[in-house]
Amino acid sequence: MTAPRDLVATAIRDALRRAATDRGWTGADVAVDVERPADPGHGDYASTVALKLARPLRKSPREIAEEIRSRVATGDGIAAVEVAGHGFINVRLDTSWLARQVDDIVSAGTDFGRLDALKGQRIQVEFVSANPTGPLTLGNARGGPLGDVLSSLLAFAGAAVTREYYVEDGGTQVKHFGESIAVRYRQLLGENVELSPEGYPADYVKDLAAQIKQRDGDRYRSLSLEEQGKIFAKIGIDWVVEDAQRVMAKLGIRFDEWFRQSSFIESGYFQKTIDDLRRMGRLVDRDGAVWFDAPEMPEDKEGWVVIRSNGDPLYLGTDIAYHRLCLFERGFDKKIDVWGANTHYHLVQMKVALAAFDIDERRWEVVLYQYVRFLNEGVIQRMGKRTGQFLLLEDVLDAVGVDATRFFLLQRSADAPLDFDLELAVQQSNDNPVYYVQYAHARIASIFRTAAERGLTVDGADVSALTSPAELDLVRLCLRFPELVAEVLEHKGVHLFTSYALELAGAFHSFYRDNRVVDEGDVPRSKARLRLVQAVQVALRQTLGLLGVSAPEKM
RNA sequence: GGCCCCGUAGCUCAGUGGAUAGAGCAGCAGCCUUCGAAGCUGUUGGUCGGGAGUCCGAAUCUCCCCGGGGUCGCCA
Repeated sequence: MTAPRDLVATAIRDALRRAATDRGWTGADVAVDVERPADPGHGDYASTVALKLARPLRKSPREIAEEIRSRVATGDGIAAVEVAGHGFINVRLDTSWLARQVDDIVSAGTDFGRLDALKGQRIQVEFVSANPTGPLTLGNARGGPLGDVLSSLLAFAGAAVTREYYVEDGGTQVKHFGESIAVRYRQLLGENVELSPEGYPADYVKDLAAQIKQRDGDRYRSLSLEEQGKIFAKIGIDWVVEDAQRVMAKLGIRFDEWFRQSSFIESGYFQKTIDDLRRMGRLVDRDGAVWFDAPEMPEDKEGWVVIRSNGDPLYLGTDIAYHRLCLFERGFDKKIDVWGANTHYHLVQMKVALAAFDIDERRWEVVLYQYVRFLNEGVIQRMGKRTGQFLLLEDVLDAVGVDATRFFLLQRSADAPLDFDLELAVQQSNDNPVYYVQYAHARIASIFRTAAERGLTVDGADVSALTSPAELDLVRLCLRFPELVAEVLEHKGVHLFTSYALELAGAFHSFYRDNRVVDEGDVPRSKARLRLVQAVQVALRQTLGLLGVSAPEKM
């Protein structure tokens, strides 16, 4: 089906081209976009192209608009074109054409809004990727729905998407984690040892130590702390990853790949990347460490460490190798990372480093989201596994449910920080806007149940009976879904789907109040309206589907 | 101090170049013998942090300032 916006844009584009030829305009070769006017009195779509052409053509916008307007072909969906204001070209759609879209929406079904813009592209979306040193917190979780919905959207646009969780099972934090378990283990064996300042104080570390002691007893007693740490870190990471898989599934997210850092350390790919960088003259040795030389960043004249003086690879070093691996060896056309905003400087470093490998910058994108903070006894706090201050994702899921959690995390723009008050969330979970949307969907399902009880079906519906402003406005709103898909694909603001879902649900609830759908006294109208609400249900289902929120038949 | 994000109604936030700036919550006044009241209708509420600039047009872009958060480590 042709999207109305494209239909209108094409018609105006053609009219402009004809006007330019007829009048001998030069410099009129500009992009023609149409938008939805805020005021419905201004029609269904409006173009500001005449305003933009006023200066290059040295003519009044109204004059240009008039030349274009008189050449726009009406019929085929377009009912009327008029010039308004300073030179807006307002277009009104043909209402019978609009009504016919209802049939197209319903028959499109799960394909409604689908695109093939990204067909043939292999895209990896990497998200969450929390340090594997503890259970997932609500802070880690924010990237979950963001990355998941972005992945769904890209797939909806035709891409072959891989959802990837990067498990950083090496490095300093993992070492601290393992040794923290070892300290707790030793304490259980009666030794008088204390956690180091870098250690992890949280209870799950004690639980892990207890599990190890219960299973293996004191067989690690004679090992050094470092040796114990190595063994326990492995056990700990396996436990954390398994737990993360379980909780992510609970959040409705299924990753295609849990990709371990150790895999490319062991394969030698990390070393190969270091060797190549050295050959390219991008590395210098200083103080026993290996530094990436970044003359592009004069304020960081020392460069950045990629291998520590103790020989351990550092975050930046492994991440360079990891990204190179994804973009050059693993066959992804594009990698999109969903990262917390605290990594923004890492992003700057990575851009410089990957440029050294001539990676086309369009092949790598980062979506940064602001941090989640939480309210603890009325005080706002940052979450951190190392501080032992956090709110577990699983606790939130158990308290407020998966749909409400997802919707809550998706409602705000990634650029906006998010404060979370668990007590308030539990108390208000019934007020969560997600139920408003789901209720609209369930209500429509209920209408169909009622219709069936009264012997009415949608079969043979003639949508030309849909002529009232209320009915047509509902169609217009449904038709906005495909436009929104295209917009979000361009700007990545997946939170806009929640706004749209709320708006569509609200429009339906109002319609429902004022317009009886099932009316045995007027079967043709009932059938047409059943078809209409079916289209609304399709649009709602498509939106909720992208958001990963269920669309219940009953609540 | 450098860099990133934010500042919009009492509160939480949408809107990022178009015409008269929106929603939810909170407040106030109403609506269930009629397809689900987890709903609906009406109403109160704004120097879009401040200033300058660009533009036919700025909440939106640029610059300066103010306020809040983040980050600048041989942590990730």
